[in-house]
Amino acid sequence: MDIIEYRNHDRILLAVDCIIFGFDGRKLQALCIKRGIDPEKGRWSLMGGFVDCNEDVDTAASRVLKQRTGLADIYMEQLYCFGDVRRDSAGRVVSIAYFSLINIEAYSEQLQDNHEARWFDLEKMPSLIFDHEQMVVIAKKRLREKVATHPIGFALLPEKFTLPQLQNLYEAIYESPLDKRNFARKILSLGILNKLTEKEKQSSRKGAFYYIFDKDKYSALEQEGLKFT
Amino acid sequence: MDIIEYRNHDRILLAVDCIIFGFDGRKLQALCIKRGIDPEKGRWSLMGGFVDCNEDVDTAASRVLKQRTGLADIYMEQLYCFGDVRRDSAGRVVSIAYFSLINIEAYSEQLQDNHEARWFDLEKMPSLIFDHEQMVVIAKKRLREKVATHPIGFALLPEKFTLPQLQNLYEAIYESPLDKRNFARKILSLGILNKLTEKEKQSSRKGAFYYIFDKDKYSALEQEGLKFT
DNA sequence: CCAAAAGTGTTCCATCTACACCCATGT
DNA sequence: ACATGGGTGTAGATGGAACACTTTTGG
Repeated sequence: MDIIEYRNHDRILLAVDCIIFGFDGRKLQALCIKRGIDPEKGRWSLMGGFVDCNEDVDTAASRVLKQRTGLADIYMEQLYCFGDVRRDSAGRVVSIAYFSLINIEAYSEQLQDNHEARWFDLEKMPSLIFDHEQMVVIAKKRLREKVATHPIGFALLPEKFTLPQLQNLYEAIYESPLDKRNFARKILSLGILNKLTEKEKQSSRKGAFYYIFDKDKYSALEQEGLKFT
Repeated sequence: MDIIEYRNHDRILLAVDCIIFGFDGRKLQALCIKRGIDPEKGRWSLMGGFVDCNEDVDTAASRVLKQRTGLADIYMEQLYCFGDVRRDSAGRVVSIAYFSLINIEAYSEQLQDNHEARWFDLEKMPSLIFDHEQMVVIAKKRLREKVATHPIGFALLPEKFTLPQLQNLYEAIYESPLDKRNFARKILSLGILNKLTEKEKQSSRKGAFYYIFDKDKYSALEQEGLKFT
């Protein structure tokens, strides 16, 4: 199948690893899995798997995520290629890392029955295999950069969310507190949130109004490029 | 060598492709090469080559650049992994794209004798093989983002450069004109340029003072993160 | 009535933008 | 002397940061 000029080159195992971020309302979390194969069997790891010869790398990332967690149709973005010779102790494996954002509650059932997967608070992560800790560091950095200019953070929240919840999310991502008046003004001034009449009443006596993200209004603005926080 | 769990997975040809940006004082350029192998032999291409099993992907990128252009020790940064099944018409090849910044004049000798490589104005690029045009688009975007917060643009200029030259560079990268008073104020206020007493006299009667980039002063500031333009 | 979280405006300061004239010099 | 590109300052607008009190309601 391959033509002659390609024949004499090395072929390499290609993997994908997914950093899956979740948000529990207070802290950012990452989903880890107990590794089922040697080497390092039994240690914590990101969701990983190998890329097949006849599938796109992006497709492989989605497939691996689905196989390991049951999750499908979630936000995924390529992060970085990790290609050091010795990154995997058992052989040459180049890994393309992806990161995903999901709403923990909406997917908690799929995850429950499943696959030794567990959420860890980002500040209390276990030791991970290979270079997976480095992947998490880079993913956190990328998430911070991305969320400042794109409305991807909403993927971490339920469809209906309150301003305090949204602010908690940004505070968790930036790891620093925000002024609620400035935050509300800035985020509402973008005009991409729709206020509902319904209130969330669990977390306070007074209750906080729900909002939903208006994808259409955002798309209209998207062209000129915008600032979030 | 590989342990049993890794044996049954596909191995894939892994390539690197480099987008090399240069600046001639007026326009941004990219270095292209006439492809020497089939398929698509004779068409214009980015600098590419295969990753060996026993070399880091980053190392492969440097090696390929060196082999194809004679250039070494230049700014290089991983861009993106292109992994669609059909991106290469002759077989499954996943490519890790890198971009580089060089000062055209400083390397013109190495390039001259060499390798059918040629500079193209970014606005007059030839048709490129495979997905290489997409790589260039993404590289331009990344360059714009990166240059706004990191002093990598200096890699495109001679060691000594004038403010008008620097401004021309930013205008070329952003594809839009800048006000020279505002530009000078902002860039000088960062305190990372050292003014020389010498002037550049080719491009004007009056002459423009040379500056050099002060890497130490920049490193000191780097922590807090800074804005360029 | 009290505790706990939601909601809401204003002032100040820093930064960005727009804008025009004089300077130095080679021909 | 004049043409060419280099160098400089200011005023107005904009956006971000700091800051405190009132509202609601369940217990």
